[in-house]
Amino acid sequence: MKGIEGFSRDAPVLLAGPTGSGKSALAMELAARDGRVIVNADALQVYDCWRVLSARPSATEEAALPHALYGHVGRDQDYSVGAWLREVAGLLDRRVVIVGGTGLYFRALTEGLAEIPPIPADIRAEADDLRLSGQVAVMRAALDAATAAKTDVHNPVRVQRAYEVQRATGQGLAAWQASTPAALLPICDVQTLVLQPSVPWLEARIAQRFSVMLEDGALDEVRAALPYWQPARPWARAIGAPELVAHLHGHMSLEAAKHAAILASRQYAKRQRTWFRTRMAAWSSAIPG
RNA sequence: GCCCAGAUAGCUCAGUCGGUAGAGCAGCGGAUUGAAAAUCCGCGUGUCGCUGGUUCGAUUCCGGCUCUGGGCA
Repeated sequence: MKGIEGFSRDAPVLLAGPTGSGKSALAMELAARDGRVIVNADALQVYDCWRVLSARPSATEEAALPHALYGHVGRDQDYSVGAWLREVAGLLDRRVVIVGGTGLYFRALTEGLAEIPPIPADIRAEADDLRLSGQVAVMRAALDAATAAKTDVHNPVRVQRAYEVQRATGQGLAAWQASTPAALLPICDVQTLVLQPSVPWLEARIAQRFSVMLEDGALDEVRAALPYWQPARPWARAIGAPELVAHLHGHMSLEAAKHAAILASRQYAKRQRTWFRTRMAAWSSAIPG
């Protein structure tokens, strides 16, 4: 594929693309060529329970080339952009190709992330209660003016985050963000590539890929997770998981679950497209297919 | 063949006591500094099945036709 030939061997490569765009294959090509470690930048591929469903590299692929941050997080472990960024920081003494589809992760890497302490479990639980009982307004009222001004007050989870930071640290989220440290990998120091396939090409790949996932045992993977199923946990948000769980519970035919999962993937790809188009305008791009 | 019920946005449907119509989903655009494969915001012209009639005016009322369900033979 065009786009990587001109890359120097030493500078880090950041490779983004929507789900199903073929970025993993390209990353392997680059890793083999330059002796790079393939570093995951995908929020769902970190979970150990989803190899098939999150389209993680196969065990064979992981054995053939060095991979990092894939499937290393347990179901019950807390994980976040911050945790990811700290892990990436420890890998930059080597040549890397950082590949994934999570725009927020790349943003944190190239623009920096505020250093906010973790939220204690009791505060998180209290905030969860407020949100789930429809008392978002209570949390909103607790924010300082600067934070309130830059928070999307219609978005319950954004309000909850700002509230948790205020409660846990006694300082507003806006103030924390204003003192964001320098980025780990500013865009001027790295080589970037974002894959921007045509919509019809990508949608055909997404549909085909889910069929392949089913052939590769996606249903068994979900069945194995059934005893631990908690729909609100981050790992349970893997596209296809809720749909296949509904099928295993007898609420949905396999065909219907498949259609629902493919639809959810298409909608996710659209959100990624919006992020890449507007937030990665400075990246170089390539059209696969 | 007869009777009944439907036919309205890509889909499922609501509605107009006659003044050319609106929800959900899909789709499109956008936001997104620690749950981000998450979460949130914005965007609705469509021969109201076809065709006659009544009317100043019909998607709405009346007749016929077509199609789709269901029932009776």
